[in-house]
Amino acid sequence: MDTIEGNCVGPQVENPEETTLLDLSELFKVLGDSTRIRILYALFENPRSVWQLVEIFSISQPAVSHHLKILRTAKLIKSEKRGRQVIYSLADHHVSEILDIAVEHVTEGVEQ
Amino acid sequence: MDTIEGNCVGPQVENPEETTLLDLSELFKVLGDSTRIRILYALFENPRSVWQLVEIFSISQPAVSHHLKILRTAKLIKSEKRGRQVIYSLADHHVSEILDIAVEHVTEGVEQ
DNA sequence: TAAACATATAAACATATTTTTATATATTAA
DNA sequence: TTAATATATAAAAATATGTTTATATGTTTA
Repeated sequence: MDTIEGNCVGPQVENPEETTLLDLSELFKVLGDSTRIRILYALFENPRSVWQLVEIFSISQPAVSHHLKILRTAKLIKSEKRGRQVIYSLADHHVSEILDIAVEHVTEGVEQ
Repeated sequence: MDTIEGNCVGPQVENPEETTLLDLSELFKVLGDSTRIRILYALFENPRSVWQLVEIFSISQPAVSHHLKILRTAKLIKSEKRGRQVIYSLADHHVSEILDIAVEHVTEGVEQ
């Protein structure tokens, strides 16, 4: 099941390859957790240490570390060791772009 | 936990409200499944009936219906009854925009 | 109206994911 | 070097999600 069907000529969107497709759903899976979204918005404001994030949200430190690892594996955030702290920050601009459009979708509703 | 912290002045992204935040992660949760992504790309090409989608993918009809319901609840697709068939198609432009940027992210990798 | 077709819903099962508790690793300060 | 601090990892429990099988609903055609 590499291409979806014979005629792959969408209006503006090209059918991605199988690998891309899996990476894509994987990326959205990563974004599909409210705690991780919260973490991303917190990091929009400032780079923060793990403990700062633990203080902001009401979940355990291992849970925060777990989510940070998932976000880092997805290349959405990056980390930098400073002393015994690890400071996390956003990795690139795609994150905010995706979030912006997604916010539009969920707030505006569907116009058309 | 309505705002994430005191100073909410991100570079370009505003902290969304709690409701928006949950809707947001819900939306991504919907997109975080490879079958549903496949369905969306199939619908980019053409509106299709349930059975057409069943033929394209190798999962059962109830599974397809299940995914279609989830996509419809998220307002990503819409349905139209034509005879005894139900034709599904994309709901709005946000979908393709989000997918485009996401594809950029997973293919380009992180530049910066 | 009965049979066939297209889709939806329900229940059951299998698998994944998130969270906590407990513990390990690494770094700094005493 | 020992104690304290910051983070990561492992194991276990709870919850959520996706898939199938079985069945129901609704529409068309014979």
